[in-house]
Amino acid sequence: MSSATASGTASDPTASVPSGAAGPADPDRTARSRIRDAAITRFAADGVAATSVRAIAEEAGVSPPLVMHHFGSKDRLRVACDQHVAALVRERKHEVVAGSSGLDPVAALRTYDEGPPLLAYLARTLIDGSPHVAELVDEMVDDAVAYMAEGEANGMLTPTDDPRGRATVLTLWSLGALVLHDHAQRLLGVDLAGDPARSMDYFLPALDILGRGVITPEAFARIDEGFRNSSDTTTDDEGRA
Amino acid sequence: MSSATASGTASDPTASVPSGAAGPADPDRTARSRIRDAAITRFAADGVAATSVRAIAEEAGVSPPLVMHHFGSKDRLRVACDQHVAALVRERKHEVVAGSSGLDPVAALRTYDEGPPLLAYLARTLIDGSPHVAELVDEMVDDAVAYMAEGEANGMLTPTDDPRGRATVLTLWSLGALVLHDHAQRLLGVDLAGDPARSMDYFLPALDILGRGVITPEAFARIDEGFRNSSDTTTDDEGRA
DNA sequence: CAGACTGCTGAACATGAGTTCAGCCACCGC
DNA sequence: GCGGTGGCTGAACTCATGTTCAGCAGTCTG
Repeated sequence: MSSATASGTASDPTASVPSGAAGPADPDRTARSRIRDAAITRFAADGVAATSVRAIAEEAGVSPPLVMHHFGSKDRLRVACDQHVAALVRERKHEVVAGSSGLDPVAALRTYDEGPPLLAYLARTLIDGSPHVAELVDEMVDDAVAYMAEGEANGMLTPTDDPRGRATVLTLWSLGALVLHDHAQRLLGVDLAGDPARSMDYFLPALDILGRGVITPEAFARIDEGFRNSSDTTTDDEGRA
Repeated sequence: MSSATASGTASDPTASVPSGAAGPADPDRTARSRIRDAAITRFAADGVAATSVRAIAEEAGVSPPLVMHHFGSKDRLRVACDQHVAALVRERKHEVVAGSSGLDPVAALRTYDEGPPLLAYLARTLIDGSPHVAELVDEMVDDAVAYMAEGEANGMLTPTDDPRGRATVLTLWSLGALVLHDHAQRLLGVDLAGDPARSMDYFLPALDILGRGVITPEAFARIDEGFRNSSDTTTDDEGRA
């Protein structure tokens, strides 16, 4: 148990067996991995608090006590899910390296089709404070900073006074849209946690915003000046983006 | 009970009594409103599923059965909270009219200091699918479309092919950042669900992105062309923002 | 074949959940 | 004073949850 802390691929033989497109109840996979993936699926769909151990056991096709046998408690199972998802995300990240641009920190994960719903799990657990997921977000910001610095050097991205601030806000926006994928589905008909090919109605406006800007240069200069002035005093009624 | 269905301001005398900065346990307010505000506070802090009726009753300084007496069930209490928050949000929205720009659909709510934590409640319930909150999001998008059309006419905002798409994505980003306010706190030290004056490290990069753009015109033209070509075929490896 | 060990289960336990019920208490019209 | 009424509570009920325990089938070791 303590040997599969970070990777989940090399040391733990039950971790990520890519045996084709194996469903959660595939009897060929070990019960432990089926339970873990079932938990990820249910946590992603209903949230951690609203998911019972019995529901996870049923989804995995095992008995509830087996869940305890393998993971000790629901809370430790949740930690195992966090760690497994974090490991898979890092794995994906390293595979894609820096193929596409770094403006969408979730891009690398969208290529993940088989296996547990990574993006939906992230979207859920981003908001009920797991330290492992928070760590993952920090890494995504770091990656975005690095990618964008590269893009800036390549002349693809505009320079900025505050590269880390810009990368952080863009990461928050991208993850935030992912978290709100239900609303994105309703409003735009896209599936941000699923097939990226069916998310063009999100990506095209996003590209438009990031590429052509939203505020005209004249208005921006005016607002920016007001902002910087109000940030010196204690006035807070001035400019608000 | 049936008289306070939608508004909570005009018909229900216990709804929004602005009696100074009244805490949740202020004995001067009616038990019903104290219970409702206590529920909003606890739902905002811990989520709906993880909050017990007993915890709400304790926060409101009443007994658990009184919660049932006034609201019938936990689920109906949650609906009442949704409706009350939606009513307060609409109230705030109409007060501020269109004073500041429409780029931040949450701006009008940030001025709300006293009373239950509206923004934190929204941040929580945005992700566990309440129809009332979804309706509210739809209205925010509509408002953003209207505000931005006005800004476009005034020459403050750049024109775009897809005004609704742009407004929708910006709304999703703004709300998404709000939902991730814990991460924004950790990464930027800002409090997006609280005092806007202490959120400059978020607003300034956001303004920079929206004002000056992120992608250089040349790179944007290249990516945009690749995007539009790939949207015709079934290729999905081409462009990804 | 005996024994032990692993993977796993059915039944049960304890706790906390949402909810119900009978009844208290202050107030109000008569 | 007095019956009634509405706001409110203590205690209890029912149910689902996380968890435990004794024991099953199969397999490996000797």
